[in-house]
Amino acid sequence: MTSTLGFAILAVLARGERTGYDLAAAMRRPVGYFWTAGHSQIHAELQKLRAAGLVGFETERGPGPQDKKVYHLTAEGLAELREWVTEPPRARPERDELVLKTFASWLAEPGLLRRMFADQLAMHEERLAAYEREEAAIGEPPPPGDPRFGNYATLRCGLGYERHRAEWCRWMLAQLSSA
Amino acid sequence: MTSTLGFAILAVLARGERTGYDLAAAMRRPVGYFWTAGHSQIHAELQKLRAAGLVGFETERGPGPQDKKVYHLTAEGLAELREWVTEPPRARPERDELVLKTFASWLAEPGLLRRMFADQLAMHEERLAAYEREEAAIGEPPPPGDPRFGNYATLRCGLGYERHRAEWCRWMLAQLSSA
DNA sequence: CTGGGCATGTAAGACGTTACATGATTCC
DNA sequence: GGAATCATGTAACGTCTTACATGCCCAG
Repeated sequence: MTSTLGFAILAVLARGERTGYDLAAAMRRPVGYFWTAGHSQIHAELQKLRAAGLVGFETERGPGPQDKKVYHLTAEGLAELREWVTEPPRARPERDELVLKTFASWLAEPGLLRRMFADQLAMHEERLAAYEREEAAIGEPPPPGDPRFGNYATLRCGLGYERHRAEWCRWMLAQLSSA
Repeated sequence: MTSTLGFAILAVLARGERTGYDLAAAMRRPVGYFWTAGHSQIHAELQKLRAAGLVGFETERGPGPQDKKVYHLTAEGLAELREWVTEPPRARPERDELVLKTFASWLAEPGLLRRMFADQLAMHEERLAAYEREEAAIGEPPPPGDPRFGNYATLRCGLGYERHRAEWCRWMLAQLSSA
């Protein structure tokens, strides 16, 4: 019954113990590139994971009214995570607002449309440059089995995605200009 | 206050009047490639759109206990849709289960991982072949301003996406085999 | 006479976002 | 003195999925 968010949390915890706050930070970057959650969702999910025996925590006196809780994976948590990793992903419905706008683009003023796609192209090129810097910083591809392989492989996916998106935006701009 | 689903409905209605049932069918194919909704969501949204004056309907005696309602865009609906089309899309958080699994893939058994990616690759290649057949069936790219341009441009995006995904799966399989 | 397509709707629950609420410490 | 960071949680609301509920007509 563990949700995908639950597995996202387990996946971060598999790399080392964290507080809920740390997990929320990880969900922004780097996990946020493919899964996100706010801190309120994370604290609630941690309670469910603990009820299911997949994580545990030690309390420390922390800042603020409540105790600080440092969470860690349990043996059951690790086993569930391992099993989940190689199960085929459940297909989520696609939801892409830009493509939906494109579907309706025959109604739009060409000038405004061109500007929207030019802005999108600039955004993707910026991200692409940032990802390429990250890739260069890693250097040697880590071997599978190394936790850093996960980071590298997901970065590779992002790189390919941004290139595909940028290319499509350029194609759209060409279509819009030729007419 | 109109939701993205609302605009998806308006975008379909801009091509001609439809019943809620027809809209649900369109949300499966072709709109389902980039936005989806079940019929229950669609009927609820149509009531909101009508309250906002963006759509209207004529009733006909239909099968079943309720009357059949044929919806159409109002002038206000068309104006709102036109405005929305060229506004920058609100960034939705990425949620990609396969990439999340990849992030945790350093924990997995290599054989099972390879099978998962081989299955994914096969799926993307199948979709790619289907999209290529659709592309061939269209032939000449329609000009922007033609409703069919929307279909063609979104198909183009899907084609690029499937190619990128398939290539990434092949790269993953190569990484997993070399080790 | 049964199953599928046409056609509409309600309700319960899961999931996600945003805002509210508290409070110590550190840096400017 | 004020803002940012660390740290936890609740509440309200909106979106989405799934199940429930009805009932005609047509094809096999």
